[in-house]
Amino acid sequence: MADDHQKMDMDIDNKGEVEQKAKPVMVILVGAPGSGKSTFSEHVMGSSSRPWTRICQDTINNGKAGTKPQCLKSASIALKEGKSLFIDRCNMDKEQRSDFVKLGCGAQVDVHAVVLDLPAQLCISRSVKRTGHEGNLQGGKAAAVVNRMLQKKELPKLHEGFARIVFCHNENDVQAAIKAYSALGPLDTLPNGCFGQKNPDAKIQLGIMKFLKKAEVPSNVGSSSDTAQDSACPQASKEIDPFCKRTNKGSSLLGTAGKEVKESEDLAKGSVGADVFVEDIPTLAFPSISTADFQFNNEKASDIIVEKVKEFADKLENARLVLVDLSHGSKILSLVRAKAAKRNIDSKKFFTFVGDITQLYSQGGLHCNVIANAANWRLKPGGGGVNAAIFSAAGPALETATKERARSLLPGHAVIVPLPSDSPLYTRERVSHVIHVLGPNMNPQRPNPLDNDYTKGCSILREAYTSLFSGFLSIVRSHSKLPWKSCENLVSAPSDLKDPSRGGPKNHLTNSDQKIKRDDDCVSERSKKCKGSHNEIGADISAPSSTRGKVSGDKSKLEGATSKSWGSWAQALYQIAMHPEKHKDELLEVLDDVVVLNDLYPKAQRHLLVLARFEGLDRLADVRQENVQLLMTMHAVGLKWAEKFLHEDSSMVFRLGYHSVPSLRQLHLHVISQDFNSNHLKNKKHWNSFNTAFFRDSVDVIEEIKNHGKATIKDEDSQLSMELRCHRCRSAHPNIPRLKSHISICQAPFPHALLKNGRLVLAPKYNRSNA
DNA sequence: GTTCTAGAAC
DNA sequence: GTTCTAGAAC
Repeated sequence: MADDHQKMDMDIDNKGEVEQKAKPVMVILVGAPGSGKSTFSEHVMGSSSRPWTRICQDTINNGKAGTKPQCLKSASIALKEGKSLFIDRCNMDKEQRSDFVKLGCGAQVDVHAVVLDLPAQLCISRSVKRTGHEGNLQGGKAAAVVNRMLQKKELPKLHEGFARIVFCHNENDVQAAIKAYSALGPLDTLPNGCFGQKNPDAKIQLGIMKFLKKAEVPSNVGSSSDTAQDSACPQASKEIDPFCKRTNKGSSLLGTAGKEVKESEDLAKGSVGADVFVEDIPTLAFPSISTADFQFNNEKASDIIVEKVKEFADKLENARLVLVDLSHGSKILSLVRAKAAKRNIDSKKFFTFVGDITQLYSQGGLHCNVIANAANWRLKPGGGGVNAAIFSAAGPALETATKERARSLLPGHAVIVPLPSDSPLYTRERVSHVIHVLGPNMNPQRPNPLDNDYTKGCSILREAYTSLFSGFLSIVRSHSKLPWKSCENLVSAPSDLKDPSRGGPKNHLTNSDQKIKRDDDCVSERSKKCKGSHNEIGADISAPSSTRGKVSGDKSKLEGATSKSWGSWAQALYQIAMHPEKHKDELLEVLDDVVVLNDLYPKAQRHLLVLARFEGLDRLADVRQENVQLLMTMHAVGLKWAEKFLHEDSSMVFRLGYHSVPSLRQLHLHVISQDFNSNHLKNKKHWNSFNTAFFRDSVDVIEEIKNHGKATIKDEDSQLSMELRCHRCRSAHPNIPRLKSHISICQAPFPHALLKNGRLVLAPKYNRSNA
């Protein structure tokens, strides 16, 4: 497997034969004496299948040290011969590198930098050994040389003209880079960008993805440029430049004060503090959803992947998506590759990669700050495939963090989990977030199979990718404009957003923006808050409105105008459903799928709520056919409690049902006694929400979902403002007090419609006498 | 969802 | 003057 990782599958978008031609690469090694530059090139050259030339200034003059012009001349000759090059000299500052970069750019080759940023002590001790055991004096000289070099150190940046920069800070990094370059066949290319840049505080580093001033970066780099994008001076690199740098603080044993001022000035252009470190390109690595264990058809899945990638490509700005599979022979990978090429998807925004999704950075040299997990509905480790691998690689930290976010997931939905800093995936692979996504299941051996219904399957798979990509975008966006200090809050705080439609201008950070970002952490919930859209059940509901593009742009505008978010006061039930353990005192019963509690403001003598414990099921409009089992469970549990109360008082009558448009988030079934004898029942809305068609009987909802896939939802404005009528004799009353005094004495039998189909729940003897 | 309260309805 | 509603704020 390790070998597989090394083969970079940048086989994106083949634009004809030009790309098939062997393309040399110039690797400018950057490092102090003793950092291992020569060893690096020797190792690669020893096992590479492409022709390499090493230009070493120490030996270029007939085995003796030569000059920079000599190196440039040799390099030029080698490039003309189609050789790939190692520029083996210290190249510690920009000026030293620039002529070589220029040479490479002129020759239309990819110019890479490999930075051997190893500890000064190590470089010094190697230098001393190399100069031949000449004692303290020589040792002292070597130390002085290394120290001087390190003082001059100016780390390379993409805007110098590098297509790719890899930083190595320890022997593992060096070995990984050697492997990557060794495996680079004549026709292969390595991903562009900055890799392995170090932060003095790892905890901070991985959480930050700074891509400031994104507004200035054209969202589609390729659209207006010529065809020279793959030259050694990629346009994208120039754009990324201001965001791919670091200060020198803490990067060597020696003070670099002068340097730091310069870097700070650079950083100031991006209006960010001088000690903020900047990561490379935000990247989402994702496995193909549902095609493995869930046996989703590869052809159909690849169509959907490409369709969704295409849809999101325009919104990605400087971020990118990578479809990952473990095997070179992957059917889905080759299908997607071919289809992506056909549809001219920008290879900078999307490509495929062969490797282990849990070791992309350490083994493949590909830094993906976000990885997607093909999760199971319980969000539990184990099973097999990607899910087992990711949970295993991430350690228990992921399981804990996931539990805090959600207990379960519905097909088509996704949930973002910020990875705790003690997870190996965070420290080793530099993954800051895992997005769990659940796709449709076509495998009859797994829970809730779709029985080969590909109409539904495709629709759910589309939703799954929409949820996934929207989630990734929300991470990128939330991390792109905020100081890193806010990021921790951003990813860990529970949803507490106000009205998304009040968000500030797109590129202007405001408080309300932050709240929206925060909410995006739970992708699957977002659009459920649009009260204006509750009849559109199967629609693309997961995309954050801010990221909806042309495909659904009109709809989003419509929704944007009428959408209403869940206020912070509306989150109580959601919090209980997600964290029942924190609300033990309030709960009557906790089961796997539901919890039961008393309504805090009961509108009758008995008034319970049966809460669904599913992420993404905010209200009745979210319920679909695959939730029938859940609805039946909720009904059964509600019924059990009603019967318990009937046992205590056989004169009671219960009704079980849902509000068409609930005020509180999280699907909840009301179990309410029909006396409506409560001081909390105070106004017309209270009454009508339980005594008009706004109240949807549980039995009817279940039938509708079974038969039509969705429940009827009655308009709240018309229903809740209806005249006040007695639920038994249907007499009208002018106001709530008068109505209440009437219902306290009305003994009329219940309307026939309510007595049918078990809508009312009565004690056996009452049932008989009224039937 | 509730609370608060201005002002309409009585 | 008191009761009740309905909209805003939370």
